[in-house]
Amino acid sequence: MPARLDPVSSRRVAVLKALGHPSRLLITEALMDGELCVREIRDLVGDDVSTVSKHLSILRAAGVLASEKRGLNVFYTLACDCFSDFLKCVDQVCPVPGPPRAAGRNCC
Amino acid sequence: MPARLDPVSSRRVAVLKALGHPSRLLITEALMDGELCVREIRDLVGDDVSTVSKHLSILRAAGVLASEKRGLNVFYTLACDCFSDFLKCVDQVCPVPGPPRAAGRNCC
DNA sequence: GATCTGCTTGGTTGTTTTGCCAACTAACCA
DNA sequence: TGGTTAGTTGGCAAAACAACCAAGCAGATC
Repeated sequence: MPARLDPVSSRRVAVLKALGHPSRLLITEALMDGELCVREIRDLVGDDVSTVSKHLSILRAAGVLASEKRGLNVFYTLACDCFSDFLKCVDQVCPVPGPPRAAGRNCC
Repeated sequence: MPARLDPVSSRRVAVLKALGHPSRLLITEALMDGELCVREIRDLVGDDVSTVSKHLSILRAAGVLASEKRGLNVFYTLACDCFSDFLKCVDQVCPVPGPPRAAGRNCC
């Protein structure tokens, strides 16, 4: 992709790409109910711990999650309280799963 | 990823994944200023026309874009007027590009 | 200190994605 | 009817990604 993105758009891509994976979105949605340690997250998604750990590092690098070590455990939380609003915005982009309307528009 | 996603989350993943690519986000941002035909989009991103066409079909399949053929040209538009709000939501998820704060939280 | 637990990192393999070229289709024009 | 322009689709090679296993590392416990 020859075109260069400005820093703001690059950051957007990082966030969107981080969340554009089933396991990572599942993790992030689960953290809306409160912090979880890696083991709990592993039980949630069912992947190997190493795989989960890599997903978490991607989400943390994108700024979506924050982590804190307490004792032997590492607890992950949403880095931003506005994540539920964010999901509503995602749903608004194309909320209708049914057949597309005549003009090809699915929302708004 | 053994865990299954519900339909709503699957749709979210499709949208997020579609937008989580530099060229595709660039295209979508450009369409906020109004419709563009494929040739104009190609000039914008600098890729081969076939590559651009595939990006556009991904965005259309995700419900982000709508297309309309007029004469020889195919014009693409945002399928949803709320896309600028969506981008604001993305930026709010982690708006601070600088060094992370003490607690690891970057926003809110 | 030795060991155990919880997590991360390195390495490898298999899958998916990306981007180009070539071929094809559709609409317009001469 | 033949040619031209605008897009899409198929195919392929390179790159990126995902998921596993194994090894390493930091705290806790004995």
